Amino acid sequence: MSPRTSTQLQALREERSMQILRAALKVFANQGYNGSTIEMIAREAGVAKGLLYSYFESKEKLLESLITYGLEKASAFLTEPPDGPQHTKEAFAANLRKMVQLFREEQDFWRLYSMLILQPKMAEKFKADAMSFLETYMSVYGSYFQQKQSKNPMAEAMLFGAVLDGLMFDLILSPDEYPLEEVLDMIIEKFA
Amino acid sequence: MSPRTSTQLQALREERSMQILRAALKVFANQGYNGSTIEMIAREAGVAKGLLYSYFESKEKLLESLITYGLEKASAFLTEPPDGPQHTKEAFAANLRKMVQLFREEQDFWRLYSMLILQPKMAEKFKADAMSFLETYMSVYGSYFQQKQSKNPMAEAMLFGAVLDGLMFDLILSPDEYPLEEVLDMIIEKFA
Amino acid sequence: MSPRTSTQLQALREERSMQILRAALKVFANQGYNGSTIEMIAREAGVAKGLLYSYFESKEKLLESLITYGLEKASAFLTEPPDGPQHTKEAFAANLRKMVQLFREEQDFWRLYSMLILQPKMAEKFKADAMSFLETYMSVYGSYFQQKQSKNPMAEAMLFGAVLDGLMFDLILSPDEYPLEEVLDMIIEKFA
Amino acid sequence: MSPRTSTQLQALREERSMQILRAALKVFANQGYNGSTIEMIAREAGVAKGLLYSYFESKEKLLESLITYGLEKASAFLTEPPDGPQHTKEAFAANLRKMVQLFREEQDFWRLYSMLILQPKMAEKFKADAMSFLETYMSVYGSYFQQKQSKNPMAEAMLFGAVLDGLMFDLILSPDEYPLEEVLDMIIEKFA
DNA sequence: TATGAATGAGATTTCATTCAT
DNA sequence: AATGAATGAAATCTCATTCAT
Repeated sequence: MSPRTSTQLQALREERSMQILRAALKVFANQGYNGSTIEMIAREAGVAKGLLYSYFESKEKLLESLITYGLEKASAFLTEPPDGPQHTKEAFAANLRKMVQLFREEQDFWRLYSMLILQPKMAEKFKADAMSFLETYMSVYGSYFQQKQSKNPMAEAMLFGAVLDGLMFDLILSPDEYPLEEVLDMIIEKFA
Repeated sequence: MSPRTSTQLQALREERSMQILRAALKVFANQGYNGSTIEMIAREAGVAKGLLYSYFESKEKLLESLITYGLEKASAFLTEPPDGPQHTKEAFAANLRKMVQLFREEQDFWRLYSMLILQPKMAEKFKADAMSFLETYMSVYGSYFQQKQSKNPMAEAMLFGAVLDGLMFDLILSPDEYPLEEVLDMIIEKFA
Repeated sequence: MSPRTSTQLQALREERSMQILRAALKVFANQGYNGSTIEMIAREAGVAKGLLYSYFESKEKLLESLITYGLEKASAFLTEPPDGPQHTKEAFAANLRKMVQLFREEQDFWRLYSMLILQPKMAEKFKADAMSFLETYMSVYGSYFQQKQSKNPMAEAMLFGAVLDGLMFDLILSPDEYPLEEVLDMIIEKFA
Repeated sequence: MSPRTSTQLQALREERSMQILRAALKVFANQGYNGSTIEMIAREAGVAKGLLYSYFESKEKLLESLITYGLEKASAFLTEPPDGPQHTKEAFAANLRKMVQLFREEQDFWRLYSMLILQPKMAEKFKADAMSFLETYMSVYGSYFQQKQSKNPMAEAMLFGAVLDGLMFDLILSPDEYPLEEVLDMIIEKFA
């Protein structure tokens, strides 16, 4: 057999790396960072313990990569240019559903992320990434409430943020029974 | 000297027990359950490691006691009979502020509780207590939305729940800068 | 009330001391020395942990007292002057039964003693006491086999010692079902 | 370099496992189960503490493995088919010497085993293994005494068992000075 | 690159002993 | 004398990380 080209090797590394990240996300989200062991992650990824260390320096760095990667992906998702006119009720509704979809596709990530930022010690590590994501989020959503004749656009924007966070939280706790559609309609009715 | 009476002893144990629970709450809330050590808790409580085991069977049981105690306290708080007429805008506002006060007084507890229920493995342990608290919460808030001429009382109640959860979440993340009063007014405007 | 006389106090101490020794024997015999805790012994004796230390310097000293006391009692039992003529078959049988009775009355003690001398580290502690007891035992039994026309009195004495030890061992293991009488008859038939 | 093959791995684990069992036997036999520490065993085996837990779940399970393994080995030894005719005086003598050899080769094991079955709590754990060994032992020795014109074959068998147990006990206590040959001759004279 | 045995620091837990009451 | 809360050294056990193969 001919030796693999460096491009093939690169692709292989990339794939293995993702495999490990996926496994780590699943395990961290279910057991918490400190409750997870390298052993669990390796088993979930279907590789040997030692191999993790050829892809990630340490358990801590693995977590950091995971969060950075997840937030970047989410930012990219958020900043995909929307099609059609903005600032209409329809655009608001479409954006809202997009947010929910973003969350549903990456539930484990958001669960893990929520757990982490609730711990001051952990939160610190991700302050930079979190701030950067928050800015994206704000630039996407902030302007909307400035267009409406709200008595207090700033407060309404904060409240809407709380609605999204609370919705996410409640969806994590009961993903199956939650009456999502009806609640979304109610949000649109109250905020759009 | 003569030994302490059993009354003295009981009071001593009660006091120590609370002292340890307070310390554990602080440490668990800041480091997470798995990131906390018995050593940290003992140091925070100002007692020797070994003493914790004379009051609580294990680290795990200590956590369980903490959560059970906290939820019971919160339930008691919620069910204190309100004064004045109910189902008015004013009563709604008063209740809302009471909820926020409850949360602010026990921020560490709610932070810890939130972290825990995000982890399936942990959540299971507290299912019974959590359900019992949820029922109290629902019986207090559920009826309100049945009185209003809401198109969908059920969805509105769920949404209001998400608002409370999201507000709590955001208050944990930035307790000092949060424009709480303005957001509360906005909530009252939209939901009362 | 008049203060207790020093004689009364003395008697009280004596009684308490015995109470603790009895408890310690029971616990040590059932859990082994290292598997027993001061707490267990105190509970069994019906007194507080701290009190043990006003009667015995340490757990180790308590064990030593126990063994010394037990061996002394056994020596005293052995050297009680037998009534009637010695060196007859009947005397042999009587002595044998007396040995068995001695053992049965203090089963826990012999169980503990056996456990201890099987461990070199423990055995050392009791070497002096054990030797002293062995001498008593030998002086009582040694002469018997010198009277009989045994090919090898010394070996027969050793073998008889093994019989007694093995009998004790087997009686510990199945105290209820053991066909003691039949085995004793067999011993008498073979050795008397 | 390439990783070890699973055959190599298995051999390695087998070897290490035996190494740890040997070390554990030595330490347990000398200090007693509760008087032994994992540290002592690891040091004796020449490996790190943590490694023991990769081979045995817990200290307790290590003990259980040790006993099970030892009794199985002894059973195998006992049931090796004897050569030559049975039920003769010579066969009896040969068997007796075989028993003694079995014991001498595994003195530490029998010392440990004796210590353990004297403690009810420990004995329970090994009841199954102990019974199974006892049956083997009985099937090997039981038949002998049914052949002889003994007044009471059952009692004689029990007594012979006690002789073996007592001999073992006494050999543990003074392995070097014991006049084994003379005592064995005496046993053969009395029982064969 | 890939494996999993091996390490040892550090976590949880136990318990003999002390001591204030 | 008697109590049992409190201590802390030492035990058991865990797990991130290293390393020989």
